[in-house]
Parts: sequence; C-alpha cells; structure tokens
Amino acid sequence: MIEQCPPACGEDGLPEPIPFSAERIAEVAKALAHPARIRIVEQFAEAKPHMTQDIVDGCTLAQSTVSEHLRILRDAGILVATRDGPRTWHCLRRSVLHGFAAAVEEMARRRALTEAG
Amino acid sequence: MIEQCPPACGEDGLPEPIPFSAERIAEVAKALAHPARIRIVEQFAEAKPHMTQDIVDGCTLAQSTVSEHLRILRDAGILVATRDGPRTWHCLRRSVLHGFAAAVEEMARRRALTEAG
DNA sequence: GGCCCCTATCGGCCTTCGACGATGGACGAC
DNA sequence: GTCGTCCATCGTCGAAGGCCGATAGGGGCC
Repeated sequence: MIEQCPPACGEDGLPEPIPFSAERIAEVAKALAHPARIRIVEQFAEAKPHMTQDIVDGCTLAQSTVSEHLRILRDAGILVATRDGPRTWHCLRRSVLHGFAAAVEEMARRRALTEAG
Repeated sequence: MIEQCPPACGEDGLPEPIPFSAERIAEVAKALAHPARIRIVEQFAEAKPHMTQDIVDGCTLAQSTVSEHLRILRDAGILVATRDGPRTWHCLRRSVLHGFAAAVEEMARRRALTEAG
C-alpha cells in the first residue's frame, strides 16, 4: 500500500487551459463519453494518491484497457501524469472540468437570456 | 421565412430529467462529443424558432447528416422535437444541460473538498 | 548483471460512428 | 388527386472506438 503523496500534483506550471471553442467542448465531451472514464474521474474524489494500479483495481477492466482510458483522459487534458520511478501518478486537472462545465452552462443559459430579453 | 413561434416549447409535461449516474453523464457527454452537435446546440442561443431546415442551413452538412445529429441529441434528451404539420420544431432542454454541467462541476469539486478537509 | 514490478503500446477483433445519396412518408397547396 | 416541401430513415462505406492478451521498456532491488 502506497502512503506517500504524489509529487507536484498542482496545476502550476502546466500550459494554459485551452479556450472552449466548439471543437474543444466536443473534445472534452468525447473524453467523458464513456462510463468507465466517468468512474475513473470519480475515483479522484478520494484524497489518496492515484497511480495507475490503484485505478485499475477500482475497475473491472484489463490493465491495458484502463491504461487506454487514462491516455484518452490525458490527451484531453483532463488528467496529468507524472512519472515517479516505475510508477505513474495521475492528477485531475480540476480547472479543465470546471471550464468545461462553465462552457456547457453557458450554452444552456444563453437561450434563457434571449428568451428573457 | 417562418416567423411564427414553435408550439409548446417549454419543459412542462416532459418526463423528469434522468438522474446523473456515471452512465447518464457518459450518455450526455457522448451526445455532445461532436463539434457539429455543439454548433447545433449553440444555434439555440438565437431566439428565433428552430425547425430542422433552419439548423441544416446553419451547417455545411447534408440534410440527412444533420437529421442524424438531431436524433442523437434527441435520444440523449438534450433536444425535444414537436411535429407541427410538415415541420418539426426543435427545442433545447436547458435543464438537461444544466444538470449535466452541475454533475461535471461536482466531479471537479469533490476533490477540492477532500483536499481541503 | 539478473530479476521483478509497474505501465504503455501493439495487434487483432468486433462494434459503433459519421458521412453521404437515395428513398419514402406526412402534410399543405392547388 | 397531384404536386411540392419538409424531414426521418435506410444502405453503404471508411474511420474510429473499445476490449483483450501479449509484448516491451523503464526503473528499483538484490
């Protein structure tokens, strides 16, 4: 059981979040478009550190499949991976989910504004 | 050019929004996982009524393709269609996008809480 | 060096997606 | 009834997604 904390799990020093164009919204949505990936993201609700094996243990899928899901989340910028010797720490970029939620919210709200005005 | 308003475009009388399980989040995300569908949803920012032809005109895609995108959005509960003679009015279910955004927001926030506590 | 652990990637298989043109059905206009 | 309009559905095709077992490579440990 690993008890130590993952190194450098903040969002400092990461590239700026990508602005939410239609393409970008679709890209993040696509990464979230699978129940297994939602559950993986939900695993980050627990405060413990997250290495690949922890996440594999939390799924009923093969290690290679989980690794693929993690790659998809990483490519979308939702997760960030940090190598630490033989291990890989995975960190959730809350700001990306936050921005995505805000972009969806705006799509929902814009109509209300035009209806009100 | 059609100027009249679509009939019954509110959300009254529709079935209750589906609770946001992992499967449901993934389902809505999947429906949003294409730039063309994001642009279609964004078209609902304009206050004018939305029949299929209006939406087709706003895209560079074939009518059959747009119809398919509309079906996907409808199946996910994001749009509701109302037949009015030969026309079909499409209405955005803001509450679904709202609930989806809130579910994503919660996934992002939960971690912050456990980090703080 | 030799071994083992952790994880990413490859290859293969099947399913699903996304695009289009074509078809067909519902309905209004005449 | 006949035409034209609007729109959903079908058939087809190539591309992409999702799953797995097998493989490979990076890095500790002895």
